[in-house]
Amino acid sequence: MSTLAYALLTLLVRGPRTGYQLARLMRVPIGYLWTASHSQVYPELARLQAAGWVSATAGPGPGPRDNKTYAVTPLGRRELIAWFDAPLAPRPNRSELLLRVRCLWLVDRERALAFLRDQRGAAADVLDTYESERAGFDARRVENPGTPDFAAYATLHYGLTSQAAVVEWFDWLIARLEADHLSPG
Amino acid sequence: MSTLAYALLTLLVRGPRTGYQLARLMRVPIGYLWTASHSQVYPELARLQAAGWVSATAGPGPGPRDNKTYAVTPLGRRELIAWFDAPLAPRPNRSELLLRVRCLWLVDRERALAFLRDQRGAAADVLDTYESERAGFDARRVENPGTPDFAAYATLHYGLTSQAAVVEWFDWLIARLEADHLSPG
DNA sequence: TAGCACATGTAACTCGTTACATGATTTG
DNA sequence: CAAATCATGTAACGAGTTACATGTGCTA
Repeated sequence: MSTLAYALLTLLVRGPRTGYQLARLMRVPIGYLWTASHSQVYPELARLQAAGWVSATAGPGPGPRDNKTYAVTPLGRRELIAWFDAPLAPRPNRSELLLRVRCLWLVDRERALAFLRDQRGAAADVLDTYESERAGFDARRVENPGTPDFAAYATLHYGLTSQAAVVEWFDWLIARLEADHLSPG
Repeated sequence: MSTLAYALLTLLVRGPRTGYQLARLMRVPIGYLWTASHSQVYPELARLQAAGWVSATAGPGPGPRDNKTYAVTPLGRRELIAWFDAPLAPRPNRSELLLRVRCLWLVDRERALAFLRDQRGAAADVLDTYESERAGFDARRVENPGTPDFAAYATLHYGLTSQAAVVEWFDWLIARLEADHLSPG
């Protein structure tokens, strides 16, 4: 099964959802970890149903088609738990930002600094949104590591830690370029 | 043009290379930032040549086909520099690891800890390879921010900073799970 | 009345991986 | 003599994005 299948199961294991709800949840909050558009979600749900990992019940919807509510089957739940600690293949890193940084030497210092300050600001904005999201977590709800709330909090904590490191790196790089301006006499 | 095209130009702008050399460089060292297999590289070089961004000279090769040496044209160089600070579209995050962490609550504590300690070790190993690569950089060669060596060093520094944050996050999470074992009486 | 949220699907396309294909030279 | 490296390509497939397609009910 594809990673998308497991992403959908992580949502469904907390309770039945319609395809539309799952597609929306794949943007927020799962979008921070794994994204998928509705055009990917609907066929994947059909595959999961064919494999017997989820069941679906159809009812009249507002539009021309029925709406379908999906629920994880016992088999689907077992497969999700088996996936948790199955061997994890490393994904190749892809950062267009770092690729551009490798071209720093081709442009003059002011232009490089303008770009880096801009990107630093964007990275700091992302960090701010993570921090305001952390404020939304009730401290008591994330006390117990055996809860879904704690698991969600742990991924947010990852975002906070790594994004803070990115901002820190921008500051290091910008400071290096600024220092270059003063000293090379 | 695709990001791959610019990845190839960042390599070619430092001097002419054959398709084979470029395919190898796309694994190491560019593989840390952007990967591509040779089956992607050869067609992309043909596209770049058709667009007039690179030129190619063919010579007899060891195998059944000629080998071709590519070089950036003045147009290609201008396009690469224009790309440097063009608007940068954010790429969606995809982390199967974090997706799995969201399922922490479905497995028992010991199983979760075993998985996390294993992944923590893998992350620490990556950090170690980055650190030994930093040791390979001559301090004087990366003094001047206007050099290709400094640009490469800056991307390595990114890897070090962010990977250290990841290891730190693992330690936080593992400590939280271990504390859960002692206190909830 | 225009746009958005609800609700579900298909089609065309791009990007990337894996496998297929050929063949010389060097190294263990 | 087997395997890796050099050297260049094509084909098939899977994953993901964007656009196409349809139609209701609510809100500004």
